[in-house]
Amino acid sequence: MIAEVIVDVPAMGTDRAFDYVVPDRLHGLIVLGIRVIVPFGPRKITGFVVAVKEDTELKRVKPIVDVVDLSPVLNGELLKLGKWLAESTLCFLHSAYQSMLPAAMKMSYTKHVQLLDETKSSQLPQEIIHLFQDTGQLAWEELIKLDLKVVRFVQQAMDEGLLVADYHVKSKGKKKKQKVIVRNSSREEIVQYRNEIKERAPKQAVVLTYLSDMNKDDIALVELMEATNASRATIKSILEKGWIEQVEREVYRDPYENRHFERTSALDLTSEQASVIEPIIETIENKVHNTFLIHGVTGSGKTEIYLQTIENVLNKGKEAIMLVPEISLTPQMVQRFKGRFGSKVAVLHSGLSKGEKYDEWRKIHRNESKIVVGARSAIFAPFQNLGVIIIDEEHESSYKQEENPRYHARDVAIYRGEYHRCPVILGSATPTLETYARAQKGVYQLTSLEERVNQRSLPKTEIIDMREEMRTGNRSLFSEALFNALKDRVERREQSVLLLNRRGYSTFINCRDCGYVAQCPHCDISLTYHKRNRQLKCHYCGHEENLPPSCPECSSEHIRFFGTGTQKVEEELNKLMPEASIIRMDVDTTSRKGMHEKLLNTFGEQKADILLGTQMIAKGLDFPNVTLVGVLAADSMLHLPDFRASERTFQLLTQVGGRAGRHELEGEVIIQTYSPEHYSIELAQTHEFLPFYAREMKIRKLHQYPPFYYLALITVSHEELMEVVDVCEKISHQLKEILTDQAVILGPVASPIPRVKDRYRYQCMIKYKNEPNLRRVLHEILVHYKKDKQKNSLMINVDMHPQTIM
DNA sequence: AGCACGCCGACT
DNA sequence: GTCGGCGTGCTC
Repeated sequence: MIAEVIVDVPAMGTDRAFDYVVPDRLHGLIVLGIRVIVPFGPRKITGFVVAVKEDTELKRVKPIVDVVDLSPVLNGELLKLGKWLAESTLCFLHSAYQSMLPAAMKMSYTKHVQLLDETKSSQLPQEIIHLFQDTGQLAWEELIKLDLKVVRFVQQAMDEGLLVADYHVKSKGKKKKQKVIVRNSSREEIVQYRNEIKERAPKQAVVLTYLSDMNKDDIALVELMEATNASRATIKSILEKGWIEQVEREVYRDPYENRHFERTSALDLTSEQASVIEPIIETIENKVHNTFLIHGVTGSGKTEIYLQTIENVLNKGKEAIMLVPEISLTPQMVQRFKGRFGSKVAVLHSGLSKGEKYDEWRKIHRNESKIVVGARSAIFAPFQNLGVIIIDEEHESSYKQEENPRYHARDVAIYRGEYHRCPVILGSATPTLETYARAQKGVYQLTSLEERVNQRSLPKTEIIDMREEMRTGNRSLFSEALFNALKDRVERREQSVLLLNRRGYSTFINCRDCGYVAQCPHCDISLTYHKRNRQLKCHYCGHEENLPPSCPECSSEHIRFFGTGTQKVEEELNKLMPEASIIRMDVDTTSRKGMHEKLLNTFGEQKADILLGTQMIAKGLDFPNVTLVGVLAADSMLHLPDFRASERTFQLLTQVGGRAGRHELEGEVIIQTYSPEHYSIELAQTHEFLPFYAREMKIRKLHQYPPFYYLALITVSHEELMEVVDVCEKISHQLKEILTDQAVILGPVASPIPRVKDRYRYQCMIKYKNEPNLRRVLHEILVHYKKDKQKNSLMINVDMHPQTIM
C-alpha cells in the first residue's frame, strides 16, 4: 500500500504529494488526514496523508517511519477545504492544513549527532566522547556553539562514518498529564488495612478512610492531598503497600474552570426577531445551504437569534460554529453562551495559552463539544455534522487573516456551509459593502432588525467641528461640549468611554528651528513619543530610542510634540479633571496576558469613571452605566490612503454609538472632527446605513473598487530599492500581457509606508471582474521569483482579496 | 527548509 | 594543489 503525503516543507518545489510505502506494521493505522513521520532526503519530517493507493509509478519509494496521531486530525471535508484554501489564496498546501490546526500541533525538528557502537566510538578521542550524554546523543544546536575545531572534528567523524546524524521530530504541544490515585482494592480490604495501621500511622489512616468512603474509584493526587491534608510521603507509603495505584491521566486544561455560569433559558422573541429566525430554521429543516445577512441596529437582539438558532441545531444532533471578532470575545460574550449551553461550548480566542487552545480543539475533535465560540480560526473547528455557522459583526476586519494563508473567514464559512448544506448567518449593524451588495442582489438572503429590543431609541449623537472650537479660542483636546458632558457624568457617577485611535503620547516630534522630524531608522515613518519612559518608538518595527535632549540636526532645544495619543489624553484628563479616575486601554497597557480582561472588569465594576482607549474598546462592550461615548478624532481613520477609509470610519462611529445607553439610562455620543461635513461622519450621526451605502457605492463604482471589481494585491519587498522596483515592473508587464483588457493593473507604486524594517516595499494592484487566468499567472510569478531569488531575500506576497492596501 | 553537489577564487 | 565561498537542484 502507498500513501500520498504532503510534507512539512513549505516551499515551491515541495508543494505537492510525495509517495511512501505503508509498512505492514502500520497497516490499518494509516488513514486519510493522519499525520505521519517520513524520511525526506537525509532528514525525518512529518506530513499529512492525503490519499492512499495500491501502486505507484516511482521505482524508489521509502517507507513511512511512524504515525504521529492515533486518529486523523483532518477529516475528508477539511482535507478538501485545505486544498481549496491553498488554491484560492495561493499558499502552500501544507501551510493551509497547518493553519487549520491549533498552534500547539505544529511540529518541531531537531538534529542530533549519535554515538555508534564500541568499535566505532573507541576510535574517537575521549574528550569528544565526553560531549555526549548517556543517551549517546549531542544536539546539533549545542555542538555548533562549541569550539570550531571540535565542530570540524565531529563533522569529519560523521563523514568517516564514526558518528551519524539523527533527526528528531516532536510536537510542540504537550498533553497535560495529571497524577491520579486509583483504588484497586475493595472498600472492605482498605477498611481492614486501615484498622491494622490506625495506631502506628494515623495520617495514612485518614487517607485510607477518605479513599474507602469516596463514591468513585479514582481521585486526582492533588485533590486527595488537599482533602486529607496528607503529604506526598504519606501517600507514597500507601502506594508502596499496593492498596492503591498511581496512574498518569490526560486532562484538559479548562480556561474557565473556576467560573460559574448562571444558567439562562431562551427569551421570548419579538415579532421582528421571530420573522428573522423563521426562514433560518426553515433552511435548517430542509437541510439546504443559504447565506443570511441579518442587518440589525445595535441592541436589536441579534445574539438571542443566534442562541435560539443554535439551540435548534443542537436539538437535531448537529453542531454550531459561532465566530466573533477577537476583540469582542469578552467574558460577557462567553458568559452568554456558557450560560445557555454549559459545557457543550468550546471557546477559542487569543487570550488562551497554546495548551488551552489545543485542549479546546481536542474537545471538539472528540465530539465532546457541540458549539465553538471563537475568533477567526475557529472556522476550521473539526466538526463532522455542522448545522449552522454564524459570523457576528460580519464587517470586522479581524476575520481576514493578514498572513498566509490570507483567507477570509466569511469565504471559508460559505464553503463549509455548502458542504454541510447548512445556513451561514452574517450579522452586523454596518455590513461591508461587499456583503450588502450581495444581499441586495439576492445572493444572500437579507433580513433586517430595525427596532431595539428595549424600545430605547439610539443615543443622540452630536458632531463637534473642532475648527470652530479653534476659532473660538479653545485649543485643548476637548471641545467645550465634550468636556462639560464628561464633567457632568463624573458628577452623576455615570461612566464614559473615550475613543482615540492613536496610542503613545504624540505622533511625531518636530524641531521648531530646523523642521527636523524624528524618524525610524528602519522604516519610513515618524517615531511616536511615549512619555512614560521618555522614549521614541516605531509602531511598525518596534524600534526604540531615547528622546534626544536637543535636536540631532541643529542642536536646538525647541522640540515640539505634535499629534495626540492616548497617553497625552490621559495626562490632560488628569490635569483638567483630577477627581475622575481613568482606565487607559491600548496595546501598551494590555499586552500582558489577562490585562485586557482585567481592565474591562475593573471598569465594569464601576471602579473608574472613564475608559479611554484605542479602537479595541469600540466593539462589543456592554456596560449599563455608560451614558457617554466621546470620539476625540473621528478623522484619524478617514484620511488614510485606503479606499475603505470612509467605510471604516462610518462603521467605527456607528458601532461606538451603540455602546452608550444600552440599558435604562439614556445615552449620548459626542464626535469631534475637523471634517464634520464628510458623509461618513454625517450619516453616522443619524445611524443611516442605507444612505451611506448608496453614497459609498457610487464612489466605489466610479473608482473601480469592490464590490464592483475584485482586487488582488502583489507586494514586493527587498533591502534594495532598485531590485524591488525592477521586479515589480516586470510583474506588472507580465500581467498586462496576459490578462484581458478589462483588467486594470496599477503600479508599481510604493506602498503607503515605503520602507518597514529596512525593506523597501512596492506593490502592484489588479482590479478585475472576470480573469480565469489570474490565479494561474500569479502562481507562475510566485514560482518564478521564489525559485531563483529566494536567497536574495526578495519577498513576494499575493493577497487575493486585500482588506487594506497599506 | 536543509542538504549535497559542483564550480570558481584565495591560500598553505 | 586544496579549502571553502555560495549558486543550483532535489527530496517519494
